[in-house]
Amino acid sequence: MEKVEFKLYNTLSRKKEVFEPLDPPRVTMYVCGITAYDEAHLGHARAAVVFDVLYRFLKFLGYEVTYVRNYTDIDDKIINRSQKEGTPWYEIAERYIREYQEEMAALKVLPPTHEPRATEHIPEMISLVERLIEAGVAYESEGEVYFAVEKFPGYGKLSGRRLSELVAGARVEVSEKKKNPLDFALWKASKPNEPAWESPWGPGRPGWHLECSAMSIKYCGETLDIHGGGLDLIFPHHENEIAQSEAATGKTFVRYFVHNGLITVNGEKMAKSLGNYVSVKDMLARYHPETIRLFLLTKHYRSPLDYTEKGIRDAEKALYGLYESLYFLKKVAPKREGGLSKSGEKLAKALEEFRERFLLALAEDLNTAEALAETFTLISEVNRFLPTARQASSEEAALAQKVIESLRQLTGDLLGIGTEDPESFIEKERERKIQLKGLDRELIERRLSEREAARKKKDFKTADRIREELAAQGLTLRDTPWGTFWMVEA
RNA sequence: GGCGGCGUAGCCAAGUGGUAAGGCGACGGCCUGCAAAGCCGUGAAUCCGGGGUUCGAAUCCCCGCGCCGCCUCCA
Repeated sequence: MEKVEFKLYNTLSRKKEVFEPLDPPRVTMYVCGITAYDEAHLGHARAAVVFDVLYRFLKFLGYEVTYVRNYTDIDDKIINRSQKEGTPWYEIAERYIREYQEEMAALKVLPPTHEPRATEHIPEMISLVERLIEAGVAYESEGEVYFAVEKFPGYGKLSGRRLSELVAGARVEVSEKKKNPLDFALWKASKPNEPAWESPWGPGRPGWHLECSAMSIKYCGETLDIHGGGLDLIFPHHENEIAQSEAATGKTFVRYFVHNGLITVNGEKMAKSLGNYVSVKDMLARYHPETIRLFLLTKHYRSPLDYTEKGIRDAEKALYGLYESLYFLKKVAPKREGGLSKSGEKLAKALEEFRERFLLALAEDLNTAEALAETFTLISEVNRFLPTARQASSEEAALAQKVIESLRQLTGDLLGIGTEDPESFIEKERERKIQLKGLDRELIERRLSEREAARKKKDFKTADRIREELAAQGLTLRDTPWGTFWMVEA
């Protein structure tokens, strides 16, 4: 493809910038993953899906992407849970990492190139701490090591904070061991009965911020092209990562910081602590993965996204519409030789525009909402074309194939939406809804064929009665030239 | 209090200087045995309010109002 100028919003500059990797065609991207202490919720899914789209788009643009997403497998919350459950910390972490991986796979999130865990990189972290102590920006205090925030001049550059203001309004925990309340732990001494690793400062475990610096440097090098995560990580997590990494290497740590907006519920942030979250597991049980992706991607990634049942159902209907058009488009077969009809010509033109606009939308700071809008614009043109396509010419049938191919390549491969075979998608969704509603598949099929027989005999009274009966169970029927099409509504 | 963001039709949501994409819904029509879906049409005198800049602003600037996030672990 021709060169597309990709613009990405950089939190460091608070502007959209043209994306140019340090060492093309290589791109390094590190995204903060989860702390494995509990089930994932929709907010985690949003982050994963957003960066999944970024990953897919970068690859589409021809870059060779090293994509790292870490797991925090040791921290206070994991230890708490472990003590509460009487389960070893590593089993807790293992359980939730595996769950997360399964759920993300179900959501069609591509696996990153590396998924490192904190506890597998203790030596790297220890040597990073040593470097920081040597550099004079970290100090030991009673078996713990802290980063001295005032020793790093750039502190606050990402989050737009000034040290003086932070100190003034500091509500951070006051520890006797810290020289400055804002200093943060690089290495924590462990209490008795807590997991511990040997270190030059005694038994302990790494601080949270440290792992990302150590692992990103290991897998991506000392300067990352892209570092991502949720908006809520800007301060202090990413700020601290910059301080640690740049103080140690003397190099720019990250060239583009990318942050996704949070999910809200009734306008409030979705969070474990607020108890207002909906788990990914729950969502996957009720909705098709692509419904969830569509819901997540209809809003620009940097804006807050309010979770509502209606929002999800709207997404589901839109997705069904997409697949139904695909379903009929796939049935277009050449019935005669010849060129394009008028509606064929319009579709051909719409297809060209679609390809161009879709890519421009993604190139403009990953505007997935607009990319989806372009998809649905094309779908409308497909629907206008479909009635005349029943007697399709050879050229029209070829065009139908090209449309399918483009949708697969763009909406499918880049957004992860519309990737399934329409027939099996529809079948799977019928089955899912039947299960959810506890309906009787066999009975439905029988009633459908009884209705078909009645219609053949022009016994419309019986046919309509059956339709009403099925409608009462949530089924909508549609009589088409290819037979009766039915769906269970949300 | 500091830093950042948001406010666009009934709902959701793009658009960030040239006269309002798309989804869901509503209404009328076509199609249909009737429906459904689809298509066609209707629907924001106008983008929270008020000033300003400009030939021209939803888009830029200023002042308000309202909502949210971060400042503590958090995607």
